Amino acid sequence: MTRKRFDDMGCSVACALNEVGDWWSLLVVKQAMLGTRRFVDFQHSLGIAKNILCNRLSRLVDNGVMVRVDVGEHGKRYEYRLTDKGRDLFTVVTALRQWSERWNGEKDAMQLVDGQSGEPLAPVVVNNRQGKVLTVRDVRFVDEDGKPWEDVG
Amino acid sequence: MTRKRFDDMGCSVACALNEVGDWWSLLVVKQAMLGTRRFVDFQHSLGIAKNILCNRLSRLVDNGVMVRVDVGEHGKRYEYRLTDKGRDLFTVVTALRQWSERWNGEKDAMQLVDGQSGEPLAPVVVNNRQGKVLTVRDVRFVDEDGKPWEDVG
DNA sequence: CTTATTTGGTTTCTTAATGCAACCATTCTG
DNA sequence: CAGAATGGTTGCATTAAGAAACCAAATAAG
Repeated sequence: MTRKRFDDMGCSVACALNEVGDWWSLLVVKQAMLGTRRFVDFQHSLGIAKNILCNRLSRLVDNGVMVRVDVGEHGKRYEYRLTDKGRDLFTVVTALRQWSERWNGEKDAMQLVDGQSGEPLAPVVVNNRQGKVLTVRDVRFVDEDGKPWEDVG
Repeated sequence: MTRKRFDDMGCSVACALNEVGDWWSLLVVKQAMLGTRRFVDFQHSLGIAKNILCNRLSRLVDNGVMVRVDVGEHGKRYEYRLTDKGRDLFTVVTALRQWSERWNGEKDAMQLVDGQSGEPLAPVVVNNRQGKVLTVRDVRFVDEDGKPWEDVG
């Protein structure tokens, strides 16, 4: 009676959620994007229980989202850093942040700005190859052969 | 000893995850984007337990992501449809889908294409206002006054 | 050298979430 | 009327989450 697995549903979204779909994982990744690297810093900034943080970090490392680096200098010091795969979640985290700000109001004291200009970022959007913005109504879901996707109900 | 709440952490990402951050919610939203509207269709296509689906749909409705519509014709028939807020998650879901395909391989029989041209979509990216693509290394986190964000550890 | 203290955990216990199956009321279908 | 479909609810077993205590290694303080 274990938790449902999402990595064998033949859906890439489900597969992604299998790795970062729990309550904490994306927050750990977001915090890492803010520069946090040490166990205790994650713990304090997120207010997460130590055993849960331990479990989440292990899973993120197992899934290649983060790496555990022994910063050997004086013994038992580790850093948890994002991998390329982890940094690539920047789009997801930013889209989520913007969605929340758009619909739940500006509840975040922190702003995300362009490092060069200091200006706010552009909204994250879905584009076609010509750069036209697409909504969910402008796309089709097709199978390998290009046939319309059947909702198997 | 209730579950940690994420909506009072002063973080918009946390706030978003409070609404759609569990294992199932985003999958329900994704399925709705595929056109699924009926309770049983969600149940069968996702393989989710009925009580969990019931709970997730209620929560999505409570949070304004979906609406429950009584399609009155013949009695007890409802449809669950995305609201504008729900449809706006398209960016998040698409970014997540692309991330998974990029790093976990093409495990999805379903393709997402431009409805007009039938071509694959462009990768979802974060842009600054001039349209330049930004990575997490190209942005700064600042407070309301524009001062660098202090990681409060 | 001895005694904290920091770091990064593990263990234990309680509560919450998840999954499965059974049940139920209403409404169509035969 | 009998049976099936829809949209649930309830009960029970298992797993995950949260709080706090404990722990080992190394470092810093005195």
